[in-house]
Amino acid sequence: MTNALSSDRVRVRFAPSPTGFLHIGGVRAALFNWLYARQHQGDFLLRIEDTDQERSEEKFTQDFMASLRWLGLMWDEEPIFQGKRLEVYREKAEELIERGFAYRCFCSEAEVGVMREQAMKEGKKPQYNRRCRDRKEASVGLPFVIRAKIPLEGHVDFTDMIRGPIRFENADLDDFVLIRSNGAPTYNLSVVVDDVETRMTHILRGDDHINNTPKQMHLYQFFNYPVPQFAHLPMILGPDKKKLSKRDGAVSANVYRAEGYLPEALLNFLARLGWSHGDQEIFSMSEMIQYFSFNHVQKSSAVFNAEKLLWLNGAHIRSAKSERLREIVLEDFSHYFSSPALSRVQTPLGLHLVTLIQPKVKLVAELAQQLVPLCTPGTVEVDATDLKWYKDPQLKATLQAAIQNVLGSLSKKMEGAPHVRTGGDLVWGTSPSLGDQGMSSVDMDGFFRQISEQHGVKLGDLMQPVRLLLTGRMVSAGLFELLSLLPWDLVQARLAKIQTL
RNA sequence: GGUCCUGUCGUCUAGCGGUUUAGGAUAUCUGGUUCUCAUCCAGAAGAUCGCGGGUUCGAAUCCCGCCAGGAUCACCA
Repeated sequence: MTNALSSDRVRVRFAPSPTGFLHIGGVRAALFNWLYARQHQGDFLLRIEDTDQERSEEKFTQDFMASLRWLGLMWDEEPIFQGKRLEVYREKAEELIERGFAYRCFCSEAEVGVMREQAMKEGKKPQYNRRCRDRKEASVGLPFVIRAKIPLEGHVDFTDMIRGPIRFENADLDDFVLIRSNGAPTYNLSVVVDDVETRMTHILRGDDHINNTPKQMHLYQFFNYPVPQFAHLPMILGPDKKKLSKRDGAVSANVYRAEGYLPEALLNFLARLGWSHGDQEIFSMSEMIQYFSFNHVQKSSAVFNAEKLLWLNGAHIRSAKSERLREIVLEDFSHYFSSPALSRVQTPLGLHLVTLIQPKVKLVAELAQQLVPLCTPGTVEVDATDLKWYKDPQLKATLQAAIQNVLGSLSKKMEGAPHVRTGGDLVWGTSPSLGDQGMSSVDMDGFFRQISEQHGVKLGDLMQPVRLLLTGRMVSAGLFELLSLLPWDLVQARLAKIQTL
């Protein structure tokens, strides 16, 4: 079977069924389709397979679109909703009857069930016995389904772009239902009708559809449409090597967004899950488009490795533009901040803080968490129980003296600096900082080394309480940078709390 | 049960008959750098290439058989 479409412009689609949120497996199917389309300057379509009115929900369709948009996997034409095309499928099925490729079957569901059991008893595969296949008389008024008239002999062959040649015997195929007794189409019919109408050239989907392929190939031929190329992607497994499920934690794309994963990191990870380009691990979107090839897609299913995704996300965060990270914080993590803190994030100083935190985190959520105390007005809650000197009164006294010393020395540096205040609060970004007074982070480094030497304590022992006082946390961006950059009023107020510890 | 698919370190993978004492990544463990964390650097451990035959001077790579796992067999998609 040659493919007359191979010289045409590439057209592919992602066709989820809105019965749940967009999950990881769906994202990968969408990604591979999208990559293939972009690589060949083709078209990527979105089709919502909502023919099952019982289980389909509008909110899931909305979720698909929002997730795809977030991931940057945009579709090139208006989405197609199968639910709105029910009449088309019925007409196509009628056409197939007229042309001898389908027939009405008046057997009830119960009867067919009996046939299956019968076949099973005889050791055959459960199958409809084709009782109505050659029926001449029409049974007016009785409910019926429309079945495909699959050839009794012969076989269908196709070459999967990932798996190579595959053959199915027609004798193993059932005369499957095209139109249900309620007039609704089944999956195999609606898929093919739409793929024909939208002139798909390649079908890239999960390998759970391999067994549907021969059925659909017959339908393409019934409709006189050249059979597209197929590529069946391996499944993604959970850590238990079973199909990824809710039990494995985050399976839907929007959960990853909420946790602070970057779309390009998630996509990079999903692309590498089953596909490779030599030893390269980190890919930009344009590299993925450029290098993607079905020759290097794995045939076997892959276990979802959350640790590697986290590592990859850290790598992508490190190389991301800080402006963009800040926008993500503002858009997805604004609920972490009070409203004055939020407005501080939006200042140039806020952006500068992002650049300091950025290289140290693996999730945007962490970035936001570290940003909160730095942008929040006033002092922060301090819990000293984790500090080394918490149970060492002597060390504590030494460090308190050292920090007092720090405070005194730094105050002197700030003498003469202008004080800009509005309503009692400092003006973020214009209130003077030690940096403004010429004390760079390098100077700060030297200063603290001198202090620690002077008081006979290790630099680390001195800095950790400073960190806690300034940020309320045991982990933060570099202190020398922060101390030089943050408004002196804020630094002073927070370090002064040393006496209360 | 029938049909179809798959099988390389824990995990993701490279490998397409010889440069392989099977390479990289992640995770783990050592050590170093560092104000914390993250990064970075050096190193360790980890795979009888599912098993058994065969072809060949030579096989993870080709052929056959077996085993194991999965998908699917609906008026669900």
